[in-house]
This record gives sequence, C-alpha cells and structure tokens, in this order.
Amino acid sequence: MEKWNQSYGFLLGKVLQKMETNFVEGLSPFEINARQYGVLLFIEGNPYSSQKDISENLQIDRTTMVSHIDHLEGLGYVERTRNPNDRRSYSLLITDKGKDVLDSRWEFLIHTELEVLAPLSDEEKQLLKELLIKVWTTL
Amino acid sequence: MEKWNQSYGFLLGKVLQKMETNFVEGLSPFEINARQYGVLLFIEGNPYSSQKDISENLQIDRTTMVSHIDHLEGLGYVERTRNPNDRRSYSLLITDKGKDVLDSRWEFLIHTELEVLAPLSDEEKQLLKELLIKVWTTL
DNA sequence: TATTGTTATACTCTATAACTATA
DNA sequence: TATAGTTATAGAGTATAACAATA
Repeated sequence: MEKWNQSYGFLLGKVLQKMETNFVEGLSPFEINARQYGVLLFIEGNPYSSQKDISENLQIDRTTMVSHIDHLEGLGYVERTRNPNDRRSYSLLITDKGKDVLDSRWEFLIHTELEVLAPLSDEEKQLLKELLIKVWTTL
Repeated sequence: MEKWNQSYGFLLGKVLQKMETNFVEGLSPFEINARQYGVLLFIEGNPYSSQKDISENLQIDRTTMVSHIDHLEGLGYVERTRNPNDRRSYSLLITDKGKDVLDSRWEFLIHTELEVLAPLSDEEKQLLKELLIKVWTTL
C-alpha cells in the first residue's frame, strides 16, 4: 500500500475518473459533454427555468451558460421561449428529443457506474451509497 | 430525494469537489496546483525518476510534464540532474524544501478530508475507505 | 438604476507537431 | 533510427468586462 492510497481524495478521484471516462465516451454520439448533460437534467427537473436559475444552482458562470444553451438548442434538445412576465429572461424547456437523450444516457450512466462498482456485493454497493448520501446531505 | 442523487458518480463528484476546493486553497500559498502536488508526491516515492517515468505513471503528457517540472524546479521543490547512464534523461529528486511542502500539505490534506467526512463515525469512515480500496484495486 | 442575456476578449490547462541532443 | 526532453502553437473550457434590452 503506497502513501497516497491513504487519502480519501485520491481514492474517490480514481473511482470517479473511471466512471467519467466511460460516461463521456457514451455521450459523444450525442455531441454533448458531462456538464451539458447536467444542465439538461436540471431543466427536466426544473421546467421554465431561466439561464440564471441554472447558473446559480449548478454554479456555472452565466456567460458559459449562454454557450451551453446555444449548443443544446442547436441540437434541438432544449427550447428557448421568452418569459412573458419578464421579457429579459428565457423560459427553458427540454424537448422530446432532449428527453430521449436524457433517458437513454441515464440508463447508460447507471450501467457504467455499476460496472466500475462490480467488485462490491449488492450490500456493499448499498452501503456505499448510504455513506455518500450521509456525507453529501450535510455538505 | 432528487433523481440525480441516485447516481454514484454525482454523489462521488459532490464529495470530491468539496475536498478539492479546500485542498487547492491550502496549496495556493505554495504556488502549486493539485496536479503538481501529485508529481511531487511521485518523485518523493520514486527518486531518480525521469520526466518520462512520471508522465507514464501519472498519465500526464510529456510536454505538460516539462512545464510542471520547470515550475517545481523554479520554486526549488525539485532538482534536475542528468542521468549519467543516459544523458538524454533527467534524474529527478525532491529537495528538502519540497519535502517540507509535501509533508505540511499532506497533513493539511488529511485534515480537510476528515472535515468533509465529519458526518460519518470512525467506523463508517473506515468502512468507506475499505470499500473504495476494494473498488480501486480491481480498476 | 438593476438585472438577464450577449459578445469580445483573455486566461488556464492540455495536446500536437517539429525540433535538439543524445543513444 | 529511436528516444528524452524542449519549443511553438493550437485547442478546449472557463472567466472578466463592456454592452443591449428590459425591468
């Protein structure tokens, strides 16, 4: 056992890196990156959001959001309509096409994650999730 | 519970992000980033390595390694001497100053990690480490 | 005046290709 | 010819500042 294996950060990083590499590869046919997948997921869960809403919640700069939404709109995954109550902002909605991508890649994501966690038993996987949620909910 | 909390990747990412933010802040007075800290750690554990050795082991491009080592050498954290057996390559060693930074930041790293993991009991922390090592050793 | 979105611009991090010195 | 290291250059991804439209 080398020194750096004693760090939770290095261990978490190694496991996450493996999951991310696989997931990003699976996204490439749909021409979006992991960040944009996260934006799409947020819009599905929070319909009629503005770009600012997403920026604040996902902690992405608002100028960066412009290009993410430009990209997702260009692919037909989201739709921009002006908010009638405040014409400065947009009302963003996921399209049916966007929802298809989201659902298909969600199943893929869960599948690749379980592949990486294959060395663990079902009980251990459940335990890992509970520990992570316990940490996360008090972040 | 929202949908994305059901993904191990998102949960791992959230926990890791919190650890990394704190760690990177703690590194800034020493003018190195997390990647360069990893390089320093490798050189300590593998003295007389060449830049190529580090590139291959840490999966960092060799042209990127040049600037990392330039930077660490400029700060007096590592020493380049030619390998007498093959004068194309360097023999890299960590300096006393570099070792001081490494040790001080190692303690800091462990401390910040435990801060993030504070919601877990000692037994749960130990369990988490065992689960991560079990996954990592079969990656 | 303040806010949402936009554009132009710059900065960081990393990768590609061509070069040098050694082997 | 091949390899370790270097340089110049370009490409992502992101952030800062100034601007337009709307409040």
